[in-house]
Amino acid sequence: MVKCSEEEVRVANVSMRDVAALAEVSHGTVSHFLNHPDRVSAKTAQRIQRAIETLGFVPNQAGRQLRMGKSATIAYIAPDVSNPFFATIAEGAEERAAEHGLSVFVANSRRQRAREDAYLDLFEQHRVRGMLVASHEPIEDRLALVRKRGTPSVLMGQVAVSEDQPSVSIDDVLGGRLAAEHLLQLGRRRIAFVGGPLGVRQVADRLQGASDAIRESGSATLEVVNVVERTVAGGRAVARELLARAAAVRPDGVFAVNDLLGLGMMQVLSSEGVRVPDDLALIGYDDIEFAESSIVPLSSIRPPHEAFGYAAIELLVTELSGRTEDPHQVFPPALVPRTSTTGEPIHTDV
Amino acid sequence: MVKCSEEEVRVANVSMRDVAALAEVSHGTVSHFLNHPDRVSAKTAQRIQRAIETLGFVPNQAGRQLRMGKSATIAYIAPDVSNPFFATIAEGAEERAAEHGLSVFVANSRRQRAREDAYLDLFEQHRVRGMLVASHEPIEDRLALVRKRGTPSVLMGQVAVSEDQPSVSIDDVLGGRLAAEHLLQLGRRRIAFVGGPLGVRQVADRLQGASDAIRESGSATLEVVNVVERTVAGGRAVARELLARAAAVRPDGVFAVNDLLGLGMMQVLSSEGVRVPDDLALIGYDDIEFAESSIVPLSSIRPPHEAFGYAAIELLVTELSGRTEDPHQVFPPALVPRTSTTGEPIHTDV
DNA sequence: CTGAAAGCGCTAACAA
DNA sequence: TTGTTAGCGCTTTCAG
Repeated sequence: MVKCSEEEVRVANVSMRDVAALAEVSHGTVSHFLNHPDRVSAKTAQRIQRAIETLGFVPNQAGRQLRMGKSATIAYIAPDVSNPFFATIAEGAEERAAEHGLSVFVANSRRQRAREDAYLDLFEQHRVRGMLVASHEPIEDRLALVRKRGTPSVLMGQVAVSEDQPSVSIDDVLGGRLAAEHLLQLGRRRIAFVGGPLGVRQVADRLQGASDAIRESGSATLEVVNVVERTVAGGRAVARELLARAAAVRPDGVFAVNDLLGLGMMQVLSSEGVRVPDDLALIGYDDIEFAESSIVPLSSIRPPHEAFGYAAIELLVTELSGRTEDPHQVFPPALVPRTSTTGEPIHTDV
Repeated sequence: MVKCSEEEVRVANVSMRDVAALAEVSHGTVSHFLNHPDRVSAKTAQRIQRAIETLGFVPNQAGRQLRMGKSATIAYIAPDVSNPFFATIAEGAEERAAEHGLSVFVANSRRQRAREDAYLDLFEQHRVRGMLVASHEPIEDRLALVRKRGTPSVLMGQVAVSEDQPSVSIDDVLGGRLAAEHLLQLGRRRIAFVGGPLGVRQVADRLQGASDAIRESGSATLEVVNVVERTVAGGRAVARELLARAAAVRPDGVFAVNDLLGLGMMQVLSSEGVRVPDDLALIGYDDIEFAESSIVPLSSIRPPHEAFGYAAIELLVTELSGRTEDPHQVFPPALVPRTSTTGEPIHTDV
């Protein structure tokens, strides 16, 4: 594969055989040099090294993988890469994976089940070592199938039903409760839950927690404002709907199912003269980095971020190594009160 | 590789040969069925299809790639996945890549040159079809090497020096000028440029544009506040430094080299009672989604987002197909004035 | 310490 | 229409 002119020796598609030829050894020896350098004599090693450099040899993973049967890659399928929440998780996962000598490839499903499936296929075909799958869809059966064929995975963001399916998740029922109790404690009585679709597990759980808290209080009402897109734009749209109502029938406390929605609402409410939190207290969920720098700093429910990705990798590695611990890790979220509910200006002393 | 019990037929590592055996055809025929279905008779096709399903066969990309020499994957190496700017670019790239039947894997270099190199290696070893590389480092020589060995790339965010290296970039000098001129027009005279390191091309260009505009005005001064981390936390730190100064020697206009910095500054300034823009006008760069929902909506310089990723893929595909057009695309950024400079509340009528 | 050889799963040219 | 075959680049066992 090597065309050897005088000056220009580096050429595409250099294989171990080419290196071997130039170094005047067999290609098996080159492989030894690469994988067990100790089994090769110093001077042969040197010759091989020089040949590699001269030719610009880059080992072909496909060959290696084919021979070895497995790759050293982990796939992370996220519903929305532009949501900083998932990006931060990715960073935690990557870091831990690197410590295990594994690389992480990130794929963006854009919340579409079809794209999730496509990536699941793709990564399965690539024989990745394992997958981290953050999804808002019911995807466990699919993962069971993939697992049966040899690719393990960790479900992220929802507790798996099956014992065989490891998962890392947030206690979203608790999170919803924390948000609602916070609003109640501040004296809010007409509370709205903004989020949807309710078929999404995470959404349903948060609503349930909120709903429980409000029922127990006995003194407040919960309105559900269903929403299709849990994005900043979606939040703006909801706020406009609220503004179209007479002030008396607007909620005085809003729990947005994620920060993106909360931030979008905040934007429109503020620009239209609604005072947050005086007229309307607002709390989000996820505690993304930008919640704190919002028009009015946004109260939120904080799940672990980096730790979440970290834990997922740990679980995956555990599974890969055959050991088996508790496969369902559930993290408790924490309330982060800020101006958008408390009215108190915050001080950032970090 | 298939262990065939009565009930449990699906097993890991099913190859085309296993499928062929069960369907009682040769493995070549299975390959035909997969790649040229028309060349296979209806009933054989059916038998093969059934065998595939029974066994849960998933084709092994490593084998295919080894044979074909190339994969159908594009790599996108980004400096910071949690910066929504890069995430949005990724979405544009993905979309266009899908239209060409290509998949995109995203890797996060976390602004570390060592990690960039590691991923470059990794993807080269995987023989990806091409790479999109967004970097703040001088990386062109490295990409030239990679190209010479057969993997083309598109440099994103800085104009390539070499004719052979396609690039997609923003006119950052113009962007810097727009930001500074905007502050000047609003009557600001003690202007600070917050950003760094100056060795980073994008940073240097933005500073140059700002500096040019200010020199031309003849009536304002430009102070450079160097910064190591272009993050929200970095912005907070700078703001605290500014607050430590006597009010008279604080700048009255700040151009932050990206929105993350601007948002971090805004947070601290606001919480400490500095009025934006009355006491200090603030403009960022990148126009990320959260700029608009900031404490005070943040003015920014807007590069194209999705279009950027889209253009990069186009350029890459062009190169792959051997055609050659103008390899250096430079997009002009636009000023997006918001409350943080103009003082006017914004209305969101989208 | 080095070489020879087999085979991982796949595709495609060619033969039947 | 289907089967046979060679070989992509690599690792590893076994001999030398």
